[in-house]
Parts: sequence; C-alpha cells; structure tokens
Amino acid sequence: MNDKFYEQKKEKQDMMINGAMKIFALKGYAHASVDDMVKECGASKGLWFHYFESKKGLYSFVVSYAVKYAILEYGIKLEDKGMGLYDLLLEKEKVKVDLMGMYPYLPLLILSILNETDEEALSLMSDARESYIEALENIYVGIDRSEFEEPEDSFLIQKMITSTFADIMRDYYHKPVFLKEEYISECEKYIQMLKKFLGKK
Amino acid sequence: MNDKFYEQKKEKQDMMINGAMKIFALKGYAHASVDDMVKECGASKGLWFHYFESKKGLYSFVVSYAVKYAILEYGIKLEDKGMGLYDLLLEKEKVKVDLMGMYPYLPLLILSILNETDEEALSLMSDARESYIEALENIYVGIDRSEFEEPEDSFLIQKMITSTFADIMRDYYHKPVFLKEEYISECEKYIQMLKKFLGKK
Amino acid sequence: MNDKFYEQKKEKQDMMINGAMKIFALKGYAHASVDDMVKECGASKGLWFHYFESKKGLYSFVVSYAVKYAILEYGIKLEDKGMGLYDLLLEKEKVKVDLMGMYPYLPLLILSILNETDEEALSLMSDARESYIEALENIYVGIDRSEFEEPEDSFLIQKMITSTFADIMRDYYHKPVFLKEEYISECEKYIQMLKKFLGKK
Amino acid sequence: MNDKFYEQKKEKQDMMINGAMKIFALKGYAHASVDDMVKECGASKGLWFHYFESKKGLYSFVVSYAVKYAILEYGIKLEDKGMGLYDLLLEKEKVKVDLMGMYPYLPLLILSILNETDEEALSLMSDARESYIEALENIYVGIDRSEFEEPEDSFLIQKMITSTFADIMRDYYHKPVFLKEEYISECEKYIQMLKKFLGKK
DNA sequence: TATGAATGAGCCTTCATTCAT
DNA sequence: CATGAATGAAGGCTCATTCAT
Repeated sequence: MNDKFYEQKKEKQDMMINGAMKIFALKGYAHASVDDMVKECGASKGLWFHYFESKKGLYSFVVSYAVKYAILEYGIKLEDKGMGLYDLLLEKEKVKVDLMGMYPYLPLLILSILNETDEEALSLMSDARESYIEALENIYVGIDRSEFEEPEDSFLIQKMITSTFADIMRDYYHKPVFLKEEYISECEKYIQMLKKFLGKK
Repeated sequence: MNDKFYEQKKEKQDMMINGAMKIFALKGYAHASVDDMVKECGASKGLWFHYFESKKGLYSFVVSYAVKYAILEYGIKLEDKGMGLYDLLLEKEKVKVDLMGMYPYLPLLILSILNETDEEALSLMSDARESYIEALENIYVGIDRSEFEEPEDSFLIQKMITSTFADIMRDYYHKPVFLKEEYISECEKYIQMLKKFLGKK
Repeated sequence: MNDKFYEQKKEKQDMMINGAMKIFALKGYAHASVDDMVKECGASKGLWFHYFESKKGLYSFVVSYAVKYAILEYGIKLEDKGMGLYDLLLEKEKVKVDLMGMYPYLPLLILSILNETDEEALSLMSDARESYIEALENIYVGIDRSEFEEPEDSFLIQKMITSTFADIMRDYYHKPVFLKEEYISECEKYIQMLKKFLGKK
Repeated sequence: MNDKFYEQKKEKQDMMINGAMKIFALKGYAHASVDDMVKECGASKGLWFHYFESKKGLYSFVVSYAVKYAILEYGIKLEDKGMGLYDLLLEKEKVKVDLMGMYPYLPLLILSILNETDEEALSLMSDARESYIEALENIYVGIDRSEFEEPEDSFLIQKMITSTFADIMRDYYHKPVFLKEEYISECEKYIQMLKKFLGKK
C-alpha cells in the first residue's frame, strides 16, 4: 500500500516522515492537520494523499514505521541478555536519544501512542501499539532480576521508572531544544538513587 | 461572568459541569466539541453559550472550577502537617477518588491540565494550572522527610510516585468503569514496596 | 394586535419605542438584534415578544408608529398651504428636529426606511413607507411654485434639497451628539444660496 | 495576501469579484453572507476562504479593489483639468456607468461604502474609503469655478448634486435592470436646470 | 510525479423564538 | 405581566479529501 512512497529518495522519505512524526507527536492524531505537515516539510497537500490515501493511512504508516524502527534499534542495542533492570532501562533511554539523531520526534510519538485516547487513533494503530508493547516485554523477559528478593517488587519499580522517564521526556520536548545529555543525566540520577536502596545491579 | 450559571439549580449545574469535564478530560481542549457535550448531558448547544459565552470561556470555567474544588478538598483532608511522604501521597489519591463521587472526571481533567500542550488551552488556564501546582507545593512543604538520609532522594521518589500514579489512573479511566477500590489497592502496593526499602514512614 | 402594548404606561411605551427605533435606525432591520434592545432599554427579551410576537412584528410596529407620528406633526406644522418650496423644506427639517425631543432616532429611522434594501424589511413596511411618501406628496401639493418659471425645475430642486438634507442628517447622527441648531443652520445655508439664484420665496 | 487569487484566470476572478460586490453592495457588510455569494456565482464556500481567509479579508479586498479601479478610471477620463463643475460631475456619472460594463455593482458598492455605519466594516475599509475621498478631492481641485461669483456656493451645489445623483443611482439599482442611458439622461436634466440658473459652464 | 484549486461536512457562535416560572 | 432559560437554524470558518492540470 505504501510501495509508491518507498520508491522515492530516502532523503525525501525521511523529510516527510519527520514532518508527520513531529506534527502527530506534538498535536495528537485528531488535532494534527495535513496543512501543518505541508508547512513543516514542503511536500504538497496532494502528495501526502498520493502516497498515503488518507490521514488515517498516514497515521497508521507513521506510527507503524516508528514502532518498527524503535523495535529494531532496541533489538540491536539491548539484546545482551542478562542486563540488570536498572542498566537496561537506562540503556533504553539512551537508545531513544540515539533515535532522535535520525528521527527527532520518534520517541515523543511513541509516548503519544501509549497515551492516545482518541478512539479512532487507537483503532488505527492497535497493531503497532501491541507489537511495541510485546517487543518491550520480550526485552524485559531477559532482565536479570536476581538482585531482588521479591521478584514482584522489581516489576513495580520497573513501572515507576518507565512512568517517570516518560514524564521527564515530555518535559524535555517542551523546551525549545531537546538537551539530550542533560536528559540522560537526569535519568541517571533516578537510577543511582534506586540502586543505592534496592539492589545493586 | 458566570453569575447566570450559578443561579441555576445545583443539580443542573453539576450535570453540565460533569458533561464538560468528561469531554474535556477525554479529548483535550482542542478536540472537545460542544456537540459532544450536548450528547453527553442533554443541555442544548445554545445553552452552553448562554452560560459561558464561548468554548474558551467554558474551558476556563471548568478547569478553574475543578482546580478550586480539588484544592479545597486537599486542604481539608491533607492538612495534618507532619505526615510522611508515603502516607500523604497515598492519602492524596484517596482524596481524588472521593472527588469522583461528585465529579467523576475531575481527577482525569486535572491530569489532562498538567499534560495539555495546546497553546490556546494553556493560555486559558494558566492561572488555574499555576494555582494548582502552588497548592500542591504548599502541601508538600509540610511533609516530614526525616526518614530520608538524603532529602534529595525523597524528592526523586516523590516525582516517581506522582508520575506512576498518574499513569495508573489514566489506565483505570480507560476501563468501562473506574474501579475505585482496586485503584487504591494498586497504589498501596507501590507505597508498601517503597516503605519496605526506603524509609518506614 | 398591539393592544396589549398600548395598555402600558406611556413612559414605558416610549422607552421601548425609543430603544427599538434607535437600534433599527442605527443597524437596519437585519442587523438589529433583540438583545441589543434589551441592553438599550431594559425591557426583557420575553416582553418584546409578548407585545410584538416577532421581530418582524416589532419592526412593522415601530416603523408604522414613526411614520404616523411624523405625518401627524407634519400635518400640524406644515399645513399652512401656500408656503414656498424653500420655506417648507426648511420647516420640514425643523419639524424633524422637534420630533427628536420625544423620539431622538425617529428621523433617522425614517431615512433608513427610505433607503432600506433588505427585501424582508421592505415587505414588512411597504404600507408605512407608501403612506409616508403619499403624505409628503400631499404636503408638496400645497407648495406655491409660482416663483418658478418652469414648474419642472422646482421638482428637480426639491429632489436635490431632499437628498442633500438626508445626507447631512445622517452625518449629524454619526456624531456623538446630534447638534440640532447647527444642523438647521447648515440646511439654511443651502436654502439661502438657492433663494439667491432660483426664486425668492 | 491575495496572491493566490490573482493567479487564477481573469474570468474567474471577475466572476467572484462581481458576486462579492453584488452581495456586499446590496446587503452591506454585516448582512452579506458567504452563502449568498456561493449562490450568486457558484464558487464553493471553502473556496472563498481559500482565497480570502475570512469574510473580513474578502470585504477589505473587494472594497479596496473597487476603489482602486474607480480611481484609475476617474484618473483616465476626468483628468482634463479645467472642466467646469457641472460637466465634471456629469462626466463622473458617465464613468461610473462605464464601470458597470465590467463590474455591474461597483458603483453601488462605492455608494454603500460611503454610507456604511457598521463599525467593523468601517475599520476594515478605512484606508480604501479615505483614499477614494482623497482621490475625489484631487479631481475637484481642478474644477474651474470661475463662473461662480461666490466660490462657496459652488461647493454647496457640488454637495447637492452628489447627494442627488447618489439617491437616484440607488433607485435605478432597485429596478430589475439598471437602465444606463436613462440614468444619464436623468442626471443631465439636473445639470441643465442648474446651468440655466447658476453659471453656464 | 507533483501541485494546489475546489468541495463539503463539521464545529463555534449568534440570534429569533418559545416556554416554564 | 415579566423574566430569562432553553432551543435550533443559520452563518463564519477549518480541514480532510478529490481532481484537473
């Protein structure tokens, strides 16, 4: 269905993908307008529909693209089984920051996916959303939780870290420039604090 | 400006407030439509404008109302200075659940306020938003952090709990019915786990 | 149909009539709103409809009232047959200025009637409009045109004076206060100039 | 701001301009509806906003266009300085009638501009209105008033002619078809009459 | 392939009109 | 009589979508 799109130059593809990601990530599905994307990255209105048929199709595509790309990177950089919970969650944030090199708004888009409440948007991306969650679970399965006396505790902490980092990342996106290194330091503060109390790994 | 509205029967007032809270909380300012509110609670389109002049005015009013009401309840139920961090944050969730008795979507609306990115919405509620944040800070000032060797740690933990509870609450709102007791139990799990490791109070 | 209305105190009647005249005269039929009239003179929205059934009915009534009142005054003050064209047209303006004492916007309303283009408005007041025009013609019939060699000329001049005074009056209404004496002086300038050249009477 | 519009075919431009002129001229700014224009000339509702952003923008544009066009024609056809008052004012009406060839409602629109009382409309066209009035003054400066013993008289007469012709023109527009030649004859009657009495030129 | 003119459904808002009190 | 709450149709405007070029 999006074959035509892939026949273009990679550069132009990425320009359009980044435009769409930015607008969708910042405004959410319903409030994002195709005109915004035209302004953001030049490609004409007709072209978006030529490649993606509809706003729905575009959203499906971009979300699915973002998820696939993120899963791929996670796969490459987080696969060394046997990492501890803390190191892995921190590493995961570093991967996200790396992703921003190519697709600056990809991590924010993924956060917005997980928080999206618009029913239409949810139905359009249900597959991508689930496959992202599943991929994360697969990664989490490999975590070495032996440091924790009660395994259940580690899951609660995992959830807390995830929620907290998501919140912080959203804040960083609201600043004029996303300060990558500062963001990672901030995450590290939490990890170090937790390590001090709750398991060393 | 909303004098007319307050002259109506309390029941009807609350019906409209709840309708507006629900739609704004679920869809956000920009994507909430007055038509949705008409469907939600019967009051005709014209009536919303009769009372609130504009969608902007309605949003301002509802947000401000929600914030005032929440601050009031916090004031009444969280004022015993000297509570520990954990007990206070848990108690705060209980207050929110109590608020749902009268205004089911009030807590979700407050979460949405804190996450809102639409610039128009932000400008409409800047006062309310700030007064809410300030009120929370005043409550947090009274927390007894003596259990924590490093006070800084307690602030990181506080942030983590807040982010986590917000996430969980959003999930509970996505279910067909908000299971209040289950929600509180879930929050307690986190608190108990943390108490085990990080201070007893 | 407007019996009910006439059963009120004269004062209140005139307050409402003046409110309606002002709004209709200033904004024209289509753009005048009943809310404007409420603001202008206090009588509640429901009351207008109680007395006049509809905006159409109100317009019909007010226009008809204005026309009747004006014709009455013209009848009283311009009836001395045998006046010359110039004196009569000037006297007519003086009558209008007198009318403002009781109904400040009556003369402007009459001008607006004669210029109205809105089809609905035209159909609502066709009778009043015609009876006004007819009444004027009856007055003009009594004019002594013996000063004019060619009677046709006097009709052209009459039309010119009428158009000119109407224009000037509109200008005066646009000022913060209608300066009555100044208005009459301005009219006199034209009359005197014309007398100099075109007949003495 | 209206670049897009000018890139269309001249024919289509003129069709839309004429539609807008007609509706604005007949109904005035406030009561003119874009729907009326849709009915009048086919272009869809969205298209008007595609080109003009808002009803305000459309009004500004059309008024400004009309004024510029009229001033241009006046410049071409009335520039022979040294014309007498009468000939010039008559010539001016002929220019207006010529303008109707391309833009049938342009002269009526200009009359409506000069009579408009709606505050919003006034603010939207203040520049155009003033530039029109100024252009007329520049033309009037060239008038040869030597026939008049008292120059002041000539200004009064000028005002009278202007008011009268405006009135007559409005009447002609209210007929099913604007009878151009008849209109000019009517104007000439006044001019001839005046010449007979008040200066020959 | 690429553009943007063109369309119409949907949303915010106004306002004449009705009706319960 | 008097009030103003309540309603819905109509108008301004946005935006996804189509289509001629």
